[in-house]
Amino acid sequence: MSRIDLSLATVDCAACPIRHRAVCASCEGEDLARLAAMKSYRTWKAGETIVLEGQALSFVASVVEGCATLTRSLEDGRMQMVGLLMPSDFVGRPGRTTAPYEVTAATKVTLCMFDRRAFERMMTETPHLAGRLLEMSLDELDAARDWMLVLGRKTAREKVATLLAIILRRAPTAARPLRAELPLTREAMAAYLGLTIETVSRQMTALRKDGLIRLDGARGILCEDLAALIAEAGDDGDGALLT
Amino acid sequence: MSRIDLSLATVDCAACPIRHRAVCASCEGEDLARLAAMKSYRTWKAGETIVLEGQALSFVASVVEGCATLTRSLEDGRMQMVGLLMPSDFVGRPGRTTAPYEVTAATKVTLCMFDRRAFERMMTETPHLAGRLLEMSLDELDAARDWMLVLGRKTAREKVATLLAIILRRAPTAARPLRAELPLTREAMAAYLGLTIETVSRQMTALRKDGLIRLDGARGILCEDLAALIAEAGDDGDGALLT
DNA sequence: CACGTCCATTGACCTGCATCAAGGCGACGG
DNA sequence: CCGTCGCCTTGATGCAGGTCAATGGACGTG
Repeated sequence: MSRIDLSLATVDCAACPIRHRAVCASCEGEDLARLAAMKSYRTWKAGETIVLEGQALSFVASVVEGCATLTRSLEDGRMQMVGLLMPSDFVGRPGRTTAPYEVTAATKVTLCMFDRRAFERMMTETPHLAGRLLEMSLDELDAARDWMLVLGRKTAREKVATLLAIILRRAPTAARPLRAELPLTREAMAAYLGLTIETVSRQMTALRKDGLIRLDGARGILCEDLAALIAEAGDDGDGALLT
Repeated sequence: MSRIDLSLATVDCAACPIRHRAVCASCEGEDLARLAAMKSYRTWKAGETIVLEGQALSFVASVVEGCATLTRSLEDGRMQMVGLLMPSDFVGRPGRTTAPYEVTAATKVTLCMFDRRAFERMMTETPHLAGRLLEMSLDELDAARDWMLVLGRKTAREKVATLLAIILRRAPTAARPLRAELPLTREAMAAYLGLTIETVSRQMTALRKDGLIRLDGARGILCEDLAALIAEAGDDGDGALLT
């Protein structure tokens, strides 16, 4: 999901510094100004649909705040999450007119949006922008492929441990115990992991009873020993968890 | 996996016309010549490893002939295929130095290779090349996300039907019955689908007994009614199968 | 021809997760 | 204060697919 080093996000644009770095890490003054000139903001409440599957998509955007999900569905309603967008992640596809999956707000979420056509025009005139987007797409591709391994081969316990570890790794402070607030409901976690709500819940309590995590309400999680949790995730030495 | 319309592959390069269209659909004379000047070929036998997981990757390439797989593994040996490369597909990642997954020849396979550094240099000088690679990456991303749905939510029967349908859709002739030679062993099919060999085998015979396919040896498959097979795959109206 | 290797098939059995069903708990409104 | 709604947890049960094991066919080799 094309995560950007937020420590770089020190750009001279008060409104959404993160986004500008994310879209165009090497943009200089004038390009940055042009990007800034054509942006607009919009906010959705948790649970609202941002784009329907198959719908025409007239904008590209990046997440300023909150958390959004990408999902695809089978005709009988079974649903799989295929992407999780966090602040600084990019939404939309230059050169594509329709959305191949549904975009939904997981929490209250704010996007910084650009008209797709205008953005594409700028891409042709600003060569390194395409290179930057390519890099971000490759990051997303890596993340998608890591998730294919999770979905295809991990047990329920490993799946849940994997997701918790990923979220805990982003914890705002490094002090032990690590603490994070889950941006996802059990339903969203299940959609992400290819499980049911019940199985997610059972594995959460199992991890708690085994002393690997503690729960603080339904959404707060605490972890004394992240390495132990990562060991439960069954990853090889190379996995996304360790990068 | 960035499939290219092969009907466009009428380019004035005798050795590997497909590849040039694939890498740079809009390249004109001079650019094409520069690409051609720095290429080299290499062939692997079925089963050989092309690149190890985590290994430095000094080239980018495209598949001229045959079939290669991308796989990722857990530490205990469980393995998941995360990509299947067919002729005209692109391998390698401009801007990345190491391979995040293992690349293996599924059949005898020939790659047309470029030194990665030289290719990257050319990218900076040939703006539309980055745009083209972005488009290909987005195709791969779509394919990966479709597979996440397959891995996370489909039953074994649906998974096998999905894979067979994808392969039959590429059948060289449209005459009924459709006929295709599987480029994959049962083991590779299982790796792709997140199943075991035995389950793949059982579902193949179940589909045969239900009259949806016929088998011709271990690798040949025949299908009178592709629509019926696609119905078994459980896809929504939007799926990759119907495009 | 006998033998070994590789790949696929089939059967018997078991287990991990889905399914179905019943509460629990906190937030919010009347 | 109570009722209700959304979200989560827990229990009981069943089955899809994994695991273990045996067999068979295709092919190459001594």
